[in-house]
Amino acid sequence: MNYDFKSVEKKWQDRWEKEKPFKAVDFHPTKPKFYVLYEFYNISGNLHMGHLKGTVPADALARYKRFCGYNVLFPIGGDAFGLPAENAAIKKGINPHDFVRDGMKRVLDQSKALGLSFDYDRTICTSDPEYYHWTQWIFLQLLKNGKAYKKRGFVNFCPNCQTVLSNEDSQGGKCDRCGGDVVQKERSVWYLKMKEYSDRLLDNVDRINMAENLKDAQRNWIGKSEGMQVSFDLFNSADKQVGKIDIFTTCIETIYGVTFVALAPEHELVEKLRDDIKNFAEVEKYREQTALRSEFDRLSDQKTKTGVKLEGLYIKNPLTGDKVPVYLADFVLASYGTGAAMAVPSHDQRDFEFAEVFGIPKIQVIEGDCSKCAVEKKEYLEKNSRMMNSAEFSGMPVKEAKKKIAEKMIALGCAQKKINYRMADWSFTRQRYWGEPFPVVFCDHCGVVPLDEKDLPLVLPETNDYLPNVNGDSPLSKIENFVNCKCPKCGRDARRETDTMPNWAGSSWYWLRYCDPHNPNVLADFDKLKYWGSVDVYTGGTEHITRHVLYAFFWQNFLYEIGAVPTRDPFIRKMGSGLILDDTGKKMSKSSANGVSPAEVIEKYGTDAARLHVHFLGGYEDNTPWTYDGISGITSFLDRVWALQDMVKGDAVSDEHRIELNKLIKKIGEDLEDLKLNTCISAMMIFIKKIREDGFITKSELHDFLILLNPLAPHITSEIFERVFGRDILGESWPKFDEKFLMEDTISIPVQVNGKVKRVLSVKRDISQEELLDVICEKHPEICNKGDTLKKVVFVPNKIINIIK
RNA sequence: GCGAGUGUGGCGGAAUGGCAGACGCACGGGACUUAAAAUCCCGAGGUAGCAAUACCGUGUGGGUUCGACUCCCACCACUCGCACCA
Repeated sequence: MNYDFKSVEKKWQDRWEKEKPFKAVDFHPTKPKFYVLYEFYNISGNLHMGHLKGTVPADALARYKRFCGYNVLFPIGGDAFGLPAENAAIKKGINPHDFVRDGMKRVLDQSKALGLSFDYDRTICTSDPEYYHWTQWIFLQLLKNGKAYKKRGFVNFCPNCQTVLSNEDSQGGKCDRCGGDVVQKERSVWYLKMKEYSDRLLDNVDRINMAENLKDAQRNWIGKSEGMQVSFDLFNSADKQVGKIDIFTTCIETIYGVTFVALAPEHELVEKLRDDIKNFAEVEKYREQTALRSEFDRLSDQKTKTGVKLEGLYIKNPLTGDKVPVYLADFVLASYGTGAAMAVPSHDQRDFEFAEVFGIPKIQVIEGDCSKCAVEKKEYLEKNSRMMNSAEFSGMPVKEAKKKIAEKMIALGCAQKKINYRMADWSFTRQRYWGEPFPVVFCDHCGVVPLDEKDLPLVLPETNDYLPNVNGDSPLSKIENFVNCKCPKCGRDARRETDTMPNWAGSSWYWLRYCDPHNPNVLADFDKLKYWGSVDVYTGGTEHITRHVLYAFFWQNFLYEIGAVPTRDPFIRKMGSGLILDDTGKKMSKSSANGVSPAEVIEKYGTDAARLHVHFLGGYEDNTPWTYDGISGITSFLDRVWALQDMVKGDAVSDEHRIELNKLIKKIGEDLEDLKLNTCISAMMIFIKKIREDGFITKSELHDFLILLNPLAPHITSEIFERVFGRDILGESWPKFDEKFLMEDTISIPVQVNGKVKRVLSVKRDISQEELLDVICEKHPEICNKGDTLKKVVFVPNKIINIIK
């Protein structure tokens, strides 16, 4: 009887839909909880085979843990607000509301067709008012606790998407969403004080169980750097002190070599001191030019440094008293440190290049050859070179001088120890329609006024005029009955904030909502949050993992500190899955139109085959090229599994299979914990091969085998189980293995001579070295004979023997 | 430039100090069939040999070890992340 996957898979999917056996139970009286999370679906397209890389292992783990007696929470939802969905909707000419509603239904149907055992009753969607009610609530708490602020300044702006972007969204000077060049624009935008959380985020990174390379990427992103903050007195041409310039440096040892100070073009002092800057017109022109240049341009011609001298201003080196000129230079970033840097051309390559262009003198203060390029800190610290031209520090090894100079400057009161972070505050504003409205109004009398919590959610008004605005304001600014409102505090006329939140907002707390997804009164019931606790295993792609996980840490830390949630850590273990690549080696994705649809594979080969095939292609973390090649190996494996029904003989576990079965139970359990599905499948194929050689399987063996395979191939195993045992496999428990049946009585042991394998002997387990040598002498005199003098014998019991002659 | 990772048959990949190439695909041979498909069985890293077997073999070169795909050092290639971060 052939296996008809179509009718079998449909039957079980219908039953699961109707009977909901995968519902997670709040406060289960006996079972311990286990929380498996797969990342949000991005509602901008269909699922493709790449999605199976993350969903199927998570599903297998959830099913496995249920058999092990856990009360498993395995939910799903959609990330629907934000640029990806909005741009996709615009491209198709569909209103985002309709686009997202249809998209959500589509991915859920596709999930069910993949046999994914989500608790669909807990499904959430970030653009539903009942969900973003609580995104807005969290923003209000951030605002009330001083963690959100609005500030005017130069920000990343994408002219193509007509919106402000965060640093994270504009890496390398390119817009993360459209790939276009990002420019600097002056705007008033919302920021979240993420920088303040840097050290807490580093602690989170240390605690989470995650691949080291991903952790490194996060530490790198936070970019903790220890150094000194130095205050330089600033003078005008009349030698009158007009202010101070604070700079951050990690190389205080080069202070005697400072020949200029460089400010970021956006530095606030320029505006403040316009009367003292003699070439202000020229300076102003430079600032305009740099703002218009995209960041990509600025990065691409790193070789030719640009800048402008601030004529009429100078600073004094606090140790030497030397007058030092001040420049604006766009290699100095406004967002890092103080937006100003002391420049030492002899010992910093960027300063060197800038000095070459502007004819600025160089003072060498550490030994080495600085004639062609700078001798930088990596080199001089490694060699611990000696100081020069540095007053009393000359001749001192640089490491010692670094300490001594710091002490002296601290004593003089012109410097202090300082820790800096690369990570900036999170720019939390987009000028687009499709996002969470800010629950905030601007009142001429009261200033920024948060909405009352009882007035949440502030619903995003429906409109057909949702395209990005050419003037860079949000489309919401055109909806008058939304913009105009009364101040909640004084009742006078006020205006609403018309920017919306970035798409990262909704995904920065969603795992919490799954614990209590429909609660209208709080973001989630505290006791339920306590019950489900941290996510035990979180799967998904690695594409935006650095940012997403840091945002998640940030929000959960904040919520924990205000007492809204009971745990500081959102996730215990995060496992990043690899990609499925197309035949040109590119990532399979919804945007590049190279996605192979799961429906196509399911139609031809069935869901179970699709699930197995994707994971037989390669390991969980590996990028694997998509191919149909080899899928016949999977389908014939499933056919052989189906055929087991006709091979049942006897009840108890047979002596022939006892060891294989015990080994298999151990192997599958261990591999599932680590999501190593490829080796699971291979082990099961080997087991089936053994069964077929012997020509029978007992009822008890079939029982256990079907449970082992069920997490990966849930449909076929459910069907066979029901046919043979007359009940639902979901009620069974994970089989146990017995340590004493893991080893055969007879083992094969390689015999090496001088480290090379010469023979493989079949001997009884736990054989001693002497006994084994006797066997070798008797059976293989060409290897050694009794009485031979052997230089050395290395014997590892039950593993190997190596005879050194 | 900085950081991390990867490199194994014709292909996807196993093995993390102890028989390299498990498992699967493709390939070759055979059985069944009028025939084909499907199914089943057998073979297979390379070189030499009828064979037993020998030698070579996990990017390259060195090292540690009785023993190295595995650990260490250097180099090459590719991939990813960050990138004027003071």
